[in-house]
Amino acid sequence: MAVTIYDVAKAAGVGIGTVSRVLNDNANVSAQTRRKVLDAIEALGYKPNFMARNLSRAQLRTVGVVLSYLTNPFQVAVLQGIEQTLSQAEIDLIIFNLDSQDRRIALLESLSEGRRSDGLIVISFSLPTTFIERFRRYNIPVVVTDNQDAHLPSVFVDNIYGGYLATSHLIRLGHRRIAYIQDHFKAPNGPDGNWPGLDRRRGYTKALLEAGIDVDLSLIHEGDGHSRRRGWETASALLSQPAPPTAIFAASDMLALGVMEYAQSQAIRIPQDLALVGFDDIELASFAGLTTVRQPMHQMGSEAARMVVELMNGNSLTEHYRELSLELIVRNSSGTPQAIRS
Amino acid sequence: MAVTIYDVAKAAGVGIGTVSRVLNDNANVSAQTRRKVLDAIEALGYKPNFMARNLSRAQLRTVGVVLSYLTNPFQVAVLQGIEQTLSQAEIDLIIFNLDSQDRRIALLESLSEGRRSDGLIVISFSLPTTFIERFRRYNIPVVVTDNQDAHLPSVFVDNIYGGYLATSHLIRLGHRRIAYIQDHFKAPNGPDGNWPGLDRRRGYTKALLEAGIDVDLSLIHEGDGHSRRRGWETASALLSQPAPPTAIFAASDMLALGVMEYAQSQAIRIPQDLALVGFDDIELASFAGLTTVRQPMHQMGSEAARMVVELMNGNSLTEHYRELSLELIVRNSSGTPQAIRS
DNA sequence: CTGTTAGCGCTTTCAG
DNA sequence: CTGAAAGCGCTAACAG
Repeated sequence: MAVTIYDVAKAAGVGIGTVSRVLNDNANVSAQTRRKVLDAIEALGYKPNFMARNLSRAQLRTVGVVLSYLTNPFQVAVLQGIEQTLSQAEIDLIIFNLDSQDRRIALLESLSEGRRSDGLIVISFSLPTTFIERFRRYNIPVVVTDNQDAHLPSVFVDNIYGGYLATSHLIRLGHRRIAYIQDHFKAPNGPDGNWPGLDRRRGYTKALLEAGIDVDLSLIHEGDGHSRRRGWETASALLSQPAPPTAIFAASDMLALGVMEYAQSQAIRIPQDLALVGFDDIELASFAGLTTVRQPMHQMGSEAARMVVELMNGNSLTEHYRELSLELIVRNSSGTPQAIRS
Repeated sequence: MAVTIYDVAKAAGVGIGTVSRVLNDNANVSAQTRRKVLDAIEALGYKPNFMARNLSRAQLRTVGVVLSYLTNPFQVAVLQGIEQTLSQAEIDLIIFNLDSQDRRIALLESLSEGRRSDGLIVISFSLPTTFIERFRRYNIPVVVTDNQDAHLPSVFVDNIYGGYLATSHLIRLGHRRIAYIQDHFKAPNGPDGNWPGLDRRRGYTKALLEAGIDVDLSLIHEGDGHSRRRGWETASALLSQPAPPTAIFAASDMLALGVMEYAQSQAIRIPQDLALVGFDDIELASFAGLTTVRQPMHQMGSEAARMVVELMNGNSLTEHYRELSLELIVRNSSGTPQAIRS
């Protein structure tokens, strides 16, 4: 068996309480005793046992990240931000992937029971109220990103403004027939669908109306499926309509990339024949020379992480909601190398 | 306080041992008793406590994934594969990111102590022998992916063959001045550099020699840095040489994408003016219409996961090394929509 | 300042 | 088949 705190205590000629104290930098230990203990630890090669420590402390120093698609660049970027600030705080990150719809409830179920992590960060997802309640009861903090939840601390952007930004850019360019396309419409963002997407659409509508352009429902496509493929399909449908759009605002870069592929396959030039604006600014947007609305994905993650950590430490939040800002990135379709971010 | 096994035992009128047995599907419980216990559990809303269970069992049902870049699509793809098979086995996945070189040792240090996970999967990385030794002593299995380690179970591909595949494709196309470029040369793949990269270069050399083409060292560029940017820079350097290559084999798709960007900025057409082959087949390769050598990234992850789980269960491996196969994917530079994988 | 004593909640012998 | 009891290794009062 491994060496335990008892072995150390015996070797150092002290009680286990004292050993525990030096382990946890408790002030009340004389320098001399501390030395002895430290020496014994060193000599025996003692390593504290995480599990025993966890049980005693009733916490794990672990936060779970619940995400719906590990394949989604946006979510991975947010994850990066989370990882970074969590590792600084010496907190472990455990991933809960919700790929299949049916596993969702089961996972949430098992997360709310048994305390598998001390805190939770949910990406692009909206928690059923029963679970919010349950997490609260078990006293495990949850913060939401990419979605402003009425009951949970959230980190988000102003998606209405984002949609407005993208659309008015297109309008400024002279377009009047502008399509709006969106994916992941119903799933996995909870029963009410993709809220950020709905907001982007609101911003889109707002921009159109302000410019005196009527909203043409035949130019709005919302549906589910693999983003890139959907982008391709939607572009195909849209552009073979009797009155096709001259510009498309895609609610995600992946969707926009799919549109670009379709355009390319049809020798439709972007932006000459078809203007296009995406959303997110994933790394490949700059490769593709895609004009897009940049979300501070990394920052969304780190802010969320900061918030759960605060909450886990028993502190209350200075701000329940954290809104981050959006930025329109205009590119010409030949991605300039200067656009590469390191 | 939360409801414990004692409460259940009392409510069901049995001993805690019996409750534990039904919790763990131990056979030796009468159907009747089981029912009573189950009912009590239901009635009280009892949820077993993970930490206590862990302490008793002396294991966490958790595997850690050590990776060097959460920003690297290849590594994320492997991670997806891992996540998938792990979640099927109901094992939690915790991420250890090694972004900064200096944190590497510290992390390994803390991983080998204290048992923060029951098993480890290392992606694109080679463990210092001292740590291999340590993990062995603590009896925590480690499996390596994207690298064949002399001392650890590994999942990998034949990178020499991969390099050969890519290069001979280019030769078949009539090219004789073929460059080889590679990134992440020294870091983070251990003190000996990027082994997969070295092997790809060997395959490259082999193909050239077989075709009777001399190896021109001025056409081989290896270095470190952000892949896309490096691809751009290297292409720039290579193509402004007195005797530029007519084809480039890039050891990763990201690098190749950087090359494409440079080419585009200079109005160099691919493949007409410059042939290009990448490596990995990340999702965006099909978008870019990039010919590449496909690695079964997802499978690499799932195989590795399967292996650690085996090991964690105390079983020995039927095969210490698992070699997966490579495939050349030829594309024309206008990525056809059919190439989109779902 | 420091040793001792209770647990943390569960699994696992060990007797019946 | 089942109850009782003994820890798992550590933290956290509690007396000195």
